[in-house]
Amino acid sequence: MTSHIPPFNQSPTLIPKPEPLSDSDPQAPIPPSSIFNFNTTVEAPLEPNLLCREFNNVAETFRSAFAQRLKRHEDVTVLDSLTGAIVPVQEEEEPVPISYSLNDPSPSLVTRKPKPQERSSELVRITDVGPEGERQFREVVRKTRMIYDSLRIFLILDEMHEEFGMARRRGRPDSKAASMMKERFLWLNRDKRIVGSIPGVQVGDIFFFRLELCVMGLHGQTQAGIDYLIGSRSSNGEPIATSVIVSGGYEDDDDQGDVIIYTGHGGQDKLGRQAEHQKLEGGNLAMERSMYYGIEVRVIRGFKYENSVSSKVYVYDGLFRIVDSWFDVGKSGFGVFKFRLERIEGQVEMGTSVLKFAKTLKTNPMSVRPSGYISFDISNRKENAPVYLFNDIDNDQEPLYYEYLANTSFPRGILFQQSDNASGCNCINGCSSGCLCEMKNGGEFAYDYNGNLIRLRPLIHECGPACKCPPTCRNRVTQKGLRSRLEVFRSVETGWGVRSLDILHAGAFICEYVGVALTREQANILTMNGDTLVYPARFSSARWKAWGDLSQVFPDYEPPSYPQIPPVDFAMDVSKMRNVACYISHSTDSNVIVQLVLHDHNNLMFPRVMLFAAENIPPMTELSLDYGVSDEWSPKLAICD
DNA sequence: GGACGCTCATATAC
DNA sequence: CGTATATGAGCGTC
Repeated sequence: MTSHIPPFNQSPTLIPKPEPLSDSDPQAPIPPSSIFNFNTTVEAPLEPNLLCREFNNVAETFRSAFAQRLKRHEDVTVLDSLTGAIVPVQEEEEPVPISYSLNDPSPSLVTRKPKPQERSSELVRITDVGPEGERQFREVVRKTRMIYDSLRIFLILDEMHEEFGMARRRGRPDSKAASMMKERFLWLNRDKRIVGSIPGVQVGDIFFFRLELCVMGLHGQTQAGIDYLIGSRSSNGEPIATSVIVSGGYEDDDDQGDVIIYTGHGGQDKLGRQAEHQKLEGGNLAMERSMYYGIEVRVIRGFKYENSVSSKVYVYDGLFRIVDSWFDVGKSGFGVFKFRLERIEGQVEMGTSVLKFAKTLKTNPMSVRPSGYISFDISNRKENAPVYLFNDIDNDQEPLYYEYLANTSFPRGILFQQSDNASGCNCINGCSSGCLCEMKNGGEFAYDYNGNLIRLRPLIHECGPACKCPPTCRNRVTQKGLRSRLEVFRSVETGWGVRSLDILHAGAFICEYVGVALTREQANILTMNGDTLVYPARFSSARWKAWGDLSQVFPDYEPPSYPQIPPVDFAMDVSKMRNVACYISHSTDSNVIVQLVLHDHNNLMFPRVMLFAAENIPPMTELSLDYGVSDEWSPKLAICD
């Protein structure tokens, strides 16, 4: 039993309907007259035609209304005579960010609390950023996510530290991190309301908290499912929806992937049960108006995922169009608004589809990929988790021909040269602040309580055989081996590659880079025979040096200083024995980083080479490592010169 | 501008 | 383990 939404209380003839958007090209070329040039925070040395951050207005409606705004306010003027671009004049006073101190992250001591940065009402669509622009926006997004996560983890550790003795309620580090960043003006896209995709955020990107979506500008509501620009601040007085979260909060939702029947909000009681009729107001009205104007919405899906960080992840699934809306009787018997969302074509596969696919691959791989498997575990049970070998493009089976080595083997005799095995901790209940092993790590453990790397450092000393702490000690991570399901696969672009079937949270341990370690002298001899050697010293993690740097949040932040270690001067022979890491592709834009770790011996000259996720990596995304070789030189291994 | 209410969060207790 | 409850942040509304 359905009935149509009553006509909107305004004459449609006064509202010019925008050109219908093409399905194949959701971001049609911008007419020059509609190019707006805004000041943004991104300093981008782009090519001239890409230089201006070009935002085109959403529709004819808003374009004309913008002119009215010009008259109403005097903070906008046409400045650029060449392009006719409209450039907003800077705010009269630059707001002063709140000051935090590392020792007291609470803002209570701050005398003057600046007013929070208001949400803009400027509705724009950002188009034609170009590959170089996209790369730079991506970098900004990546950096911001890094700060958010580092700050969140810092707050957790800080709280743990304080909690000794007193049973204080745990706060919400996810929300605390977000508000601190907001006060420091570190939220992205606050100076505009973006319709369509957010520059630097890609379909398939995974987030762990609702507030993280707020920080990115993907979705500004902390709980509400529909985000929209309110009518009173919109240029034509009508609300416009910009994004929705599909998270299973309404029983009348029907999520079929590319088509979603989305329920409007309202009418629920405190327990989330539908107890009243919904009304055509707020987000519901905005959805209806977005449908009328053909304006696309971003869709973010909540996805149940057993995870050490949270029990749920949020996946950006791309742009959808609202094609229908009606008033319906829900399962509860109360009236609800429903919106039919259809995914705009021409976008990459949805992140949630990939998540579901990867999940099936872990439990029932043949059901979704009946052919192509060469092995269901090339490690032959030497790893904790099976390592798949998959090739559906040619007959190459190369990885089968190497003996699988789960850990690097070091030359006999070198391991105990500096042996003073007495140096272990006595933490029978697991290491905690102030213990010997924390001291060995420069007074700060390298991992958080989920076993994620907090920041890069020259060397990590994990607890070892001489320590009395249990295997669950937070200072034992890489020694416990694989934590995620990996797959070696064949691709046209990169040859052999590696991907994970699990989500890899930034800082998650992936695997050791394994080979037969050789001293410099041994390596020199072998090289003459033309063997393939990997030099750990060449691996580059330069791009991730700033990881964990909170100086933008705490002005007095100083990166911790760690004792220097002698340069790594050994090679690894992977010509006969190797592990999964050997198949990771090279990229200067890598998503995997190298961290040296000691755990089973203490010879500083021969640390183990451990690989960690440098950022949140969705399942099925190819892993890459910067081998420190030039780009045109494509082979994966750094061969000795 | 400020108080209030609403919301497809989140953590914890039972 | 699901469910109930407590504590919320941000934003829209009035």
